[in-house]
Amino acid sequence: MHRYRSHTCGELTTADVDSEVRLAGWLHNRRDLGGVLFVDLRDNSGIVQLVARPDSPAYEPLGSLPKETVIRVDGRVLRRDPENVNPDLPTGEVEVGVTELEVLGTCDPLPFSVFPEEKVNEELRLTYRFLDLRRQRMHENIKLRSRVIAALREKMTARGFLDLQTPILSATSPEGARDYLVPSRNHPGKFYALPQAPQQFKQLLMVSGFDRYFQIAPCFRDEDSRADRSPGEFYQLDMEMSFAEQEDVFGVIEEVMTELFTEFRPDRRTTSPFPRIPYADALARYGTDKPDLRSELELVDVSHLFAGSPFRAFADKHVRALAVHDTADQPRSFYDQLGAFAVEQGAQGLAWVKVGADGALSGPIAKFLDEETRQKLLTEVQGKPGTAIFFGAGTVEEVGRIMGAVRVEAAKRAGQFVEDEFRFCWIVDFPMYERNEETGAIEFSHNPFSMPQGGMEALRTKDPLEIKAWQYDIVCNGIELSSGAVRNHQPEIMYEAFRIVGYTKEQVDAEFGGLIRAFHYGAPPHAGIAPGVDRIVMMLADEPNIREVIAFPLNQNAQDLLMGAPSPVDEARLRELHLALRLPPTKKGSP
RNA sequence: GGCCCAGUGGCGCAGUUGGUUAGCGCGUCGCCCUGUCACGGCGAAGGUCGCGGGUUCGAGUCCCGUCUGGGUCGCCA
Repeated sequence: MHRYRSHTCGELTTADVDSEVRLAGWLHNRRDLGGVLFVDLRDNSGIVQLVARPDSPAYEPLGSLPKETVIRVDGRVLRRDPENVNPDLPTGEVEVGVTELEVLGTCDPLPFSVFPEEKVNEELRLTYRFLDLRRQRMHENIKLRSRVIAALREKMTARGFLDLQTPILSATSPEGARDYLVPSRNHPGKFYALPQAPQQFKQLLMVSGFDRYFQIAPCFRDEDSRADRSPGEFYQLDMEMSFAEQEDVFGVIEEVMTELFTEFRPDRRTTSPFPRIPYADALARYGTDKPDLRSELELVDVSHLFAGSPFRAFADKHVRALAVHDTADQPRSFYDQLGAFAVEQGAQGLAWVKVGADGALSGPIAKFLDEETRQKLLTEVQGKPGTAIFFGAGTVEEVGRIMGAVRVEAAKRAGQFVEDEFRFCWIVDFPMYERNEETGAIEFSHNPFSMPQGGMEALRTKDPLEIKAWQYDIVCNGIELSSGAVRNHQPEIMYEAFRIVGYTKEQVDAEFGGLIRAFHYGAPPHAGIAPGVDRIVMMLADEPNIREVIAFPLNQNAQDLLMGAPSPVDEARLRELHLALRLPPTKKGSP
């Protein structure tokens, strides 16, 4: 017999009754009835009930070992009497009568319970992540992640994409997020950078003729965290295809994502085909470039109605209206709570009117609206009896952000939010450039390697801020799942695109020398995208936080509480790397 | 860097207007229990209320500062 086990815990069935088995696993739970002792034994495959009576040599030790001790047991598989079957357990029709016990791994008192899974402070969970990952919910999340990644690899390979690796130690790039830097021992004063994405490498692979590439690629960005944004590192299904336009990328990815979400969540409807929403429309109708389409409410720009209004809070401001129909039976608290929500988002307040059964407007700001304005307003927001109309006023950006959040919250509070669907969309036609509000300078709004719509002619003749890029995002339920583009593979157009943001030809050659050089030697047109794997798993697992689908995530301050990273290093190693520390003044009260 | 929330036995939480001995559930320990599966019953131990300062006759509670964690704005081509 095998040293540790003949079977896994979860695989025993009535077919195994009367066989002698050897099992190994964790002591999950114990029920000592005094005279008969039940123990749940757990391994990666599941749970099986062990039973011991005083005549078994295992009875005494099994009754006193702490939970989460790792044990090996020998015993006979017994069929449970019908009234003792546990229908909630796959192995519930059998149990194992234990004849021998061996402790393989002792267990100290636990900092928190593995079972039952009570709520635990996240700092403690991360410090003892190995225990946290034993808990069923986390264990299933990580197993799901494995299956999702396997499915993605299979789907991409089936479509002719090659799974290729790209470097982790690479060069820093001037655009984008902050890089993680790695000092070079051999080259004093120089640094590698961890890739923010394999962007340039995958384009180089296209130039090398690999035609279709994908990779479950680690990406490193030194930026602050959010619930859906892991600090430090995350994974993308990075892909790129040659001789391809936007439609070709959409064709592949829409299929892959629809199949994936349908396979892993057959209980939820996944919308397909994905609607396509131009970036400018998304901002106008939803206040954001990542709209949550589970709320079907839309914003309407009504600034012109208040252009010369005596209502000073609205006059000559950007004003956006949100009409919520069928709110006749909403209590006053509906308006007050939504107002409180808007204030939490940074609004001064949330003005509103409602349309009564007789079509008359009432509410705090009704008195500021003359008859003509009222009629225009109702027409523009399609108001009818029972419609509540909320208003936000201020700058375009501020109103968009706040009313965009109110749009989703209002649907939830009005019972008009569809919880159980995956509503995807493409956001298309992103602007190529934008103006930096602080410096006034023209900058790339997204990826500097994107092809401008209209090509060279657009770059030479149009106002840069009017030029759109072949740049697109996938958004699902308000979460940005991917970003991609048709790439600019022509050096002359590349130089021109960079010239507009103030780069000389020499600077482009210096900063992006590898890629530019490649483009001088026969580059195929190509396009790609990179869906975020962690976010996909997070949605499939129905988790509100990305750390719940990452085995060993960093915390909000980008620390690993289990391994103790980042950590100081001693002087000798600093010297070897030609580094001297320049520390900020010590904060008062810190060690 | 800004703002919001939280920090009370090992874990999760309660603690009123500032007032006697800081409660509850889980866990732990002891005893009992022969069909449980979140087993059950009886009993016990376990707390400088994150830290520092202040107000007060009196602070878990109020004020100031600070640390830690989470959320969010900025940031994330």
